[in-house]
Amino acid sequence: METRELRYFVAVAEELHFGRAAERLRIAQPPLSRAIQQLERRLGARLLERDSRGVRLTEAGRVLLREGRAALAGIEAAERRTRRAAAARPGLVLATKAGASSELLAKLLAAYAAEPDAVPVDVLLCGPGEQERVLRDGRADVALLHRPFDSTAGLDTEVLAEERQVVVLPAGHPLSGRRDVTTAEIAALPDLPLPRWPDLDGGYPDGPGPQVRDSVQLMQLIALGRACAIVPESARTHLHEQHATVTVSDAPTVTTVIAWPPQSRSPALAHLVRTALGV
Amino acid sequence: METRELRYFVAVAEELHFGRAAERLRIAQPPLSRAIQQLERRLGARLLERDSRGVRLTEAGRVLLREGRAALAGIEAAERRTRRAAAARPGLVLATKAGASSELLAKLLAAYAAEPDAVPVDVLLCGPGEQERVLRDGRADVALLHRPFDSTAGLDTEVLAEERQVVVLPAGHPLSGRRDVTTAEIAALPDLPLPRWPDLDGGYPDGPGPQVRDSVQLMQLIALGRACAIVPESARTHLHEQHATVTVSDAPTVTTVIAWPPQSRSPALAHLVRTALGV
DNA sequence: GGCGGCCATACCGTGCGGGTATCGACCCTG
DNA sequence: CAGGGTCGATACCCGCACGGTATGGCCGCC
Repeated sequence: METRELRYFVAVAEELHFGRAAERLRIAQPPLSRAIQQLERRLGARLLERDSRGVRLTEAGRVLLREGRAALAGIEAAERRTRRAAAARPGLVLATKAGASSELLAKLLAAYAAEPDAVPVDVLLCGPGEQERVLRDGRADVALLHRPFDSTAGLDTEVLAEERQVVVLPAGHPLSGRRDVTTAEIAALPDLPLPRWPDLDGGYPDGPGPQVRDSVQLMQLIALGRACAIVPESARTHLHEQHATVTVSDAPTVTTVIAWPPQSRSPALAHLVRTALGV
Repeated sequence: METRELRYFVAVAEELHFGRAAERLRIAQPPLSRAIQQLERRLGARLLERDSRGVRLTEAGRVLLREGRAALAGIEAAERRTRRAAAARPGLVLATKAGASSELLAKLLAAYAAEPDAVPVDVLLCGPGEQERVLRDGRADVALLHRPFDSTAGLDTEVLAEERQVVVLPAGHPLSGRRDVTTAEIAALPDLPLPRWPDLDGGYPDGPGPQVRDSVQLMQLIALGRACAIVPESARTHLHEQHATVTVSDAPTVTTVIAWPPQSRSPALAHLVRTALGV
């Protein structure tokens, strides 16, 4: 199977429309139809059900869409990593969620930079859930992830830190004097709803709570008494005097891990991971 | 990057010889030279150092060899899984090491087969270290692995069982009456050396100890008083009265896990894993 | 110095990927 | 029910890129 065929199939499977897929691929529709037919013939499997009502995926098509996307990401990763290995300054790219674990990250970067024969490390700031993708497609070599929020499926990891979560409240809120609170108590504050974050596609889920796009917005809303938020306790460094924090007793602990794609253990990467474990 | 180019590069990188690689690919040598040059141009990276002394990999070439192999395996996996999903009887393929965890496996298969809407499960017996590969390239959907012997890097896993290891001795051996022994004591038995297993490429490592190819051979050698072996305690079911076993106190415990490629969680696979956790 | 091994270059044919035009099936809609 | 619109498939043509053969250039070796 050639990557061209796979790209074509993925485009059609995503659009469920030959014309639009062809446009996206910048080719005409007939060659696309032929390519898909040829792919189906070669695989000996029907991938798409076409009739007058449109195009639908068969079971085999769903499998190929899932597996094919992963395979294409693997190809792109190979390409990008090769380019980077050949670059004049072949450093490491570390992906991290914007704003999270900033203290740990700073310590890690400082410790690693102080090591003998450390390579330059670029930091790539990602939106939520984006890290796994940039790691898989070769834009990054290593990432800081936060379980249980980020999935570490298919990655090699080492645990760097564990921490409790705290609720961020407006300063002076009645609960702010407490030693700890429960998620049920937080949910029972109708005037301080938890915010809604955008999906991967940019839309917002339904429900109450203000829509926020970044943590600056969120912190402002909290200071204004319009929302509250549950965050790892290390995020306290971003707060100021208009905020109060209280430990949430029954929220899951957050584990910060350093993660990298399996079997891509270059010497520099191994060195960085070793340093991270010593911090 | 097209898979054709990648296959060509991997062939040259493995052979380190354009002529032999071309032969392996069943094309003439000049088109192969051209294809590699074109790939290097497109990547903007020198992959191979050619001079009169032969062909060597550059750093970028090493990266592309490693990543490219994985990417090609991903493509093949997508292809195989699609074919299987389209097959008349789309079942699951479970890979396991020949002879290991047979009891657990039997229970798992029975329990799953008894479930409502279970799909057929084929068992694929693998040599040591082979399971990870068949899982990656799509010949199997799920595998039973044994840590710390098998690597689970880049796979999703759930733990099914943990067990101690025992040493298998000829019946009547002086140590056979003991409650437990240490690895040091076993190593100090010069007339009962540990056997040598073949590498992935079929050769044997140097050293003392008889060469064995399967566990039947090994068990016979032990019964004859020519070897001993350290195995998980569940392997006791394969033994007969000519063998004795003693717990090895300082051998690592063996963890049997069920493993599958990440993000390939079909409903049937999820069902099988759920069943396995209940056994 | 001639020879052989090995990769690169030159040059040629052809098959395949892509383009345009058109068909055929189906669904609206007036 | 006729006519137009939508969408995928088919027919046909063209150009190029891939693969083949022949040969060159470089180097090491006998």
